[in-house]
Amino acid sequence: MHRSTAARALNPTTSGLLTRETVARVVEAAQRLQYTPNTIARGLRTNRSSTIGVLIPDLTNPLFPPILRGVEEAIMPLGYTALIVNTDNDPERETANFHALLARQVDGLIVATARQHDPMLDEATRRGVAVVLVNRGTGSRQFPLVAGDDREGVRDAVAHLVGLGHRCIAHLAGPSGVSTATVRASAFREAVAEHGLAPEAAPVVGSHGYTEQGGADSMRQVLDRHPGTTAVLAGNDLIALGALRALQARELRCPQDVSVVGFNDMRFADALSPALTTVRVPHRLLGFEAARLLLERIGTPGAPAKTLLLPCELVVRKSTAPPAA
Amino acid sequence: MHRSTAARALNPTTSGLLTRETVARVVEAAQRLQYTPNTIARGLRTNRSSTIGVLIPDLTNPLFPPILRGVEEAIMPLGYTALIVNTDNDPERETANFHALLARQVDGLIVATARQHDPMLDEATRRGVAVVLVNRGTGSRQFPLVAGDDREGVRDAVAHLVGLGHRCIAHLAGPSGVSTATVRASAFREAVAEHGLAPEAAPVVGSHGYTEQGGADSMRQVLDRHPGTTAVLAGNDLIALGALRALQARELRCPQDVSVVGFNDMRFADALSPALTTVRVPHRLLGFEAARLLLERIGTPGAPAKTLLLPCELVVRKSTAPPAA
DNA sequence: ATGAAAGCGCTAACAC
DNA sequence: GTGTTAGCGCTTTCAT
Repeated sequence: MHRSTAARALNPTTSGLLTRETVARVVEAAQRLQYTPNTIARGLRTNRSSTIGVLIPDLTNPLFPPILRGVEEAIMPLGYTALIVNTDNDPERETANFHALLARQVDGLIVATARQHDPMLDEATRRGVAVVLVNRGTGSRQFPLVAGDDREGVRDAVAHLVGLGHRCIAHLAGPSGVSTATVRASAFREAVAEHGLAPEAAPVVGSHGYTEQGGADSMRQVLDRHPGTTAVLAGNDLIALGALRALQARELRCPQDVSVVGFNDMRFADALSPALTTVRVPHRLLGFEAARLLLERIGTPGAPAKTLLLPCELVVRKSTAPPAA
Repeated sequence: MHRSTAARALNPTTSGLLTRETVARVVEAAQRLQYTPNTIARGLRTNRSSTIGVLIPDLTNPLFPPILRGVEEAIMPLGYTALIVNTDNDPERETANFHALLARQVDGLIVATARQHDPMLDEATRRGVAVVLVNRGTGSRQFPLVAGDDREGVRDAVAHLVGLGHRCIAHLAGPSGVSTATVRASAFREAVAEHGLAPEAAPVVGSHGYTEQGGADSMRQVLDRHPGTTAVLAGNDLIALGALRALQARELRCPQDVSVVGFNDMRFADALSPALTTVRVPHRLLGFEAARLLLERIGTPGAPAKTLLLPCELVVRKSTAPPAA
């Protein structure tokens, strides 16, 4: 019995070439000896690692774990494993991690950290690594992207607020350089204009990051510079949470004094005080579809870069109400 | 110029053997050609993958992301990468993932999914893979473990409740088979006994999992079977959150009608309604120390299995108050 | 239906 | 100080 025969027996696509009996014998022996094929050695030979890299900006943001779940669900049945790295929104960590992934010969990359101008992605292209973007896009349409339909979500949120009677609504935008921040802000401007609000009655202030701290800072800024504001649309739920805290610190009540709408419907959004009205994005599905697109792209590298926008849904809870009379 | 010379130049430990000039030339060329050494091939040769596997039971539990951060902080400077897998508390996924990690020749395993009787860990031992347990331990002292000092945390929590005047305190324990659940429950029984509470005044009810659902179920059970209960100590914060929701559903107020104490001080514990009194566990440090222990163990496989218990701290917020008169 | 042999990219031991 | 050689564990021709 030769090693190559054994290898054939263990590989489903080649085991057909062998005697039923040989295959059985090999499989039995493999089990008995607890043989596990060395993925590393196989990868060296086949030039495929059966590993994909996933770049996450902040794993403590509850938006991302469900995305990862979706990714795993899609890839595990195909024998792939995900190499997950946390960049902490730090470009240096991002580059270091990116190169660590390349050195490990990942077959492709799912990138949730894309910035609008992103040299890392250019390098990935040059090296011929398949890339799919998730949640955040980039300036160009060069890469497939799976994201929530932010424009639709923002439109629904603004319609809800206007329907409640708000006429002075601020947007607590995300950090600059990130596509979701840009898209949501632009959708906000469009939506308020459609409802006939003047730009002065619908200020947009940027946050330093998609964080509580960022949200608290920009909420304070709105309170100071636009005292007539009765409602805010936050760039995401973490920003909304920061806004809630800033309001509380100023002894302003939500929703009686100021209504707050979040974005994403992250886990715990319904457990905050007050329960957060927010735009639900199908997190798990985002990851799942991104992974499927990636596997597709690994299979046929030439294919055109699809953009997949998944529908969002406004979830009304307790943080929004009509403005005080 | 030979490949091995190039390899030597790129390797910091061997580059000293070469001419300054040769090294410079190689480094320049490597940069120009964007050469990245193939970690896979190196691993095949050296029998080390510079990769460690991390088994997480539930990434959507905010306890775990900070642990991962700690792990990354410890390993990244040494050139290691973490292969993170989510088992979702599903033994089948766990086994599958475990074997995927072994097949990828991980140098060691950080296990946050340990059950008290865990055949997977036996297999790891048999295969000679270094293992360090984090947060959850196992029956034997066979493996190094880094965890919070649960006994101390429980003792502080019970003292706090008794100090407030509670005389009928229930424990919403975690799922059976998991060490943290067992340890916390046993510490609870000890602590209430020390304060002179009769066992009937301090019931322990198990939850199906460390989840909101599990917590809501066991809270309801306490309400039904032990109506005199004025305070509960939850096995973790997710259970506490479930308890909060069950109370709300029954129109019971927290803390006026029932006080609730959580465990872990997960992210958002302070943003719940009411802000949760809980036992803070140093999550990041847990991961960091576990990773350091693992690297140590990879270096010197024979070393005895240390158990590292990190101090916890009770954080008093708004979910606890004296019982109604 | 199976065996033989080559080679993936790298490194360590041994020459020189 | 640098070149030579062999081989890590696997897959894949090619030959039988």
